[in-house]
Amino acid sequence: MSKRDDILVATKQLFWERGYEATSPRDIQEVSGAGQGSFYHHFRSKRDLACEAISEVVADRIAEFERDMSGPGTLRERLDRFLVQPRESLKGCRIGRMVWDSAIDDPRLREPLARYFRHIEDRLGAELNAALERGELELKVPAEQIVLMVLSALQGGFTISRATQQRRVDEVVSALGGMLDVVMIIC
Amino acid sequence: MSKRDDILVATKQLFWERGYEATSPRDIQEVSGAGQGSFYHHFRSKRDLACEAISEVVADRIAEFERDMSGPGTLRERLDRFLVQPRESLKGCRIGRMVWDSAIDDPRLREPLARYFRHIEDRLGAELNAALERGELELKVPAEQIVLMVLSALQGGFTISRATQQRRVDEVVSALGGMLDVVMIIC
DNA sequence: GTCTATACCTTGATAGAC
DNA sequence: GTCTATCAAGGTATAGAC
Repeated sequence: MSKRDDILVATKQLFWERGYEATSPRDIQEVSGAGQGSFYHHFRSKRDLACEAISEVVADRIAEFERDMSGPGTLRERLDRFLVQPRESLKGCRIGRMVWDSAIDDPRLREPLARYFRHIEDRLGAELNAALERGELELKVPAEQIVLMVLSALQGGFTISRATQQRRVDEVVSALGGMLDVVMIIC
Repeated sequence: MSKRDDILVATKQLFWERGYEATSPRDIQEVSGAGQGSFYHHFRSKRDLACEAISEVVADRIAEFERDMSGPGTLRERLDRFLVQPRESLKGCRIGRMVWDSAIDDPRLREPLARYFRHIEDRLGAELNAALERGELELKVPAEQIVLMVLSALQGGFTISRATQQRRVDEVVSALGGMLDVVMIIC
């Protein structure tokens, strides 16, 4: 693996742990084992590196979501594969983690995050509507509202977990499951 | 109003807009109109000032919640007063806004935030259980799950709003309302 | 209590040798 | 491609006059 990759790996790790602002080029150099020279040879600036690192994380997370959703099983089973998974909830969602970083004002850094949320929302919404049309399920609330609740509850769960230093995301997923049992009836 | 108050007001405003890390003592001095001297005369350090400012914001928000919840009306109506209000959703929740700031590792800054979430959760849970016992409503999922969904969906709504730069919190509140209509039946 | 001047450290980035 | 040395700017805090 090249130094360039080492730098990207270290950046993604540190961004997950501390976010953009709290991660300095020197931190990245220490964790990756690369020096100043390598750092600025491969990346014009910290911002440029961040841009690439964030895009990679988003691509990874979208791929993982697609893997969960495109496997076998009913829609509910596939959704549960995405929802019920071991999460390091105190570190936060790798994507949502960075939303409140002030550097996110830069559209280059913000756009990948927006793309992530749009993707999950669009994709899950389409799955729900397709299942509805196939007569596989019945909904007591609009599909778009269900999708938005899933996304926002998950993200909020991470926020509450970090604030209280307790793994509340698992409870949020349970609560979400309980709600879905009521508003989403499998035919 | 004393310089001390001016500094606190400016700090609360800047923390809402930018969070702790991205706000420097100099920023606070400029916005408040106080100089270095006043700043370090009234507060030992930025951290100490933050501690006081955050505690004040939390106290304000808890008081506002209590005002909404202790007024007239059914439980649902009182909850809706808290949920359905004009929100500057792109700036974020004044409390949740700061959760991902790296300085929040310091328990002195984190504890007030945790207290806020615990308060809303305990208080809303108690209201639901009391109404249940009085036979005023019937729930299709446990009260604790409803409370956790309300809190987490709201917080997540702010995160998604900021990431996409769209006021999605209002939609989240609608979705939350739709869910509550299904799982929480007023007798 | 408030001001100005100053000190010290970290950050983000460049220069130039190898 | 990688290293070390260096730099300007800004963040946080102290000193001392008024």
